[in-house]
Amino acid sequence: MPNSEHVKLEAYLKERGQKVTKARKAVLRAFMELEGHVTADSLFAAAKKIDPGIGQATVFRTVKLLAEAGLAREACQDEGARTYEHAFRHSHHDHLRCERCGTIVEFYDKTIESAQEVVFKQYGFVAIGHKMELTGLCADCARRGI
Amino acid sequence: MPNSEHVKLEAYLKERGQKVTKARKAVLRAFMELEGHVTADSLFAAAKKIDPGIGQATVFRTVKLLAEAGLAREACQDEGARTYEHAFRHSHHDHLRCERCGTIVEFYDKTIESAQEVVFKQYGFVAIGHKMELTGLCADCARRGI
DNA sequence: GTGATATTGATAATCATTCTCATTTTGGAG
DNA sequence: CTCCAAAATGAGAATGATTATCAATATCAC
Ligand SMILES: [Zn+2]
Ligand SMILES: [Zn+2]
Ligand SMILES: [Zn+2]
Ligand SMILES: [Zn+2]
Repeated sequence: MPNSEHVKLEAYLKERGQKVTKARKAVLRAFMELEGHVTADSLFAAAKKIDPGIGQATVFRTVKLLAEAGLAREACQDEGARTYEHAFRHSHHDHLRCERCGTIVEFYDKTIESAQEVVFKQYGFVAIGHKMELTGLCADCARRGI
Repeated sequence: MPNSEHVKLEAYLKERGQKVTKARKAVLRAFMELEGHVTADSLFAAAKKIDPGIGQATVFRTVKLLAEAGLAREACQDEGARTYEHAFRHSHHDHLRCERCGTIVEFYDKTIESAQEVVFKQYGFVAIGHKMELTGLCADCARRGI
């Protein structure tokens, strides 16, 4: 039962003369089953449940491949391990992070997005993308005091 | 000739019962002499010219201290080594980075800054700060083609 | 099926940063 | 100024995420 993510990955691979392998299919399946912001490590754990023999290096390689194929996207991140999130049918957004409890809220702000376009133009840049993370204290943590 | 940066650092240290040391003074001096976005490594090199015996760990510790004291600030960074920039008398701004040549342009956009405040309020967050980096191709790189 | 080629998984290597700890500095009290 | 507890230092080891290496294996166009 090939779903559209697998179709998209296979199309991407074929187009570049790359191979559709057991490991890649397992990583994609694991990735699609996870939600939110996923580290290579949690993806490794999930992928091992599907294909116990899979190697860590392969997971690192494959999640990067998923990003190139437009199925995953790096989530803005300050410290520690890199995180990825679904990019297919999960449109662009930015993040609001609570410094106390780590809660992450996704948001999309039209005003900011269009102001960014203006900045690109102002400096003669051709836009590729952006990363923005707002940090603060969520309502709960603020109420509980610092 | 104590300048205001040294005064500020010493005040910060005294207030917290910490000591004003040769190494800390050397790192601050080196930092003030450098411009733009500084890595711990380049700061280490610069500090060694002032105090040849200084250790790398001390530079890492001290630049972090400078950030706490409000003299340095982390510059938004995707890969590789963390970078710091002057925070004292160098007001807040965000960055525009060319993916081809690495050029970094600093900018400040009032519209974005105030829209961020609105987002914080919308989600009930108490604002602490933000990191934003726009990536694209600078005029030169865009002209030369990809 | 065959073979050229891409991929894999185990392992070692990298590299920025942090930790450890014995030794040295600092700064306030006397 | 001297003494000393506390803080800081520097050398080197440790960490932890990510990459590189490479012999063995899997894939796929023919
Ligand atoms: Zn919170
Ligand atoms: Zn997200
Ligand atoms: Zn450029
Ligand atoms: Zn800057």
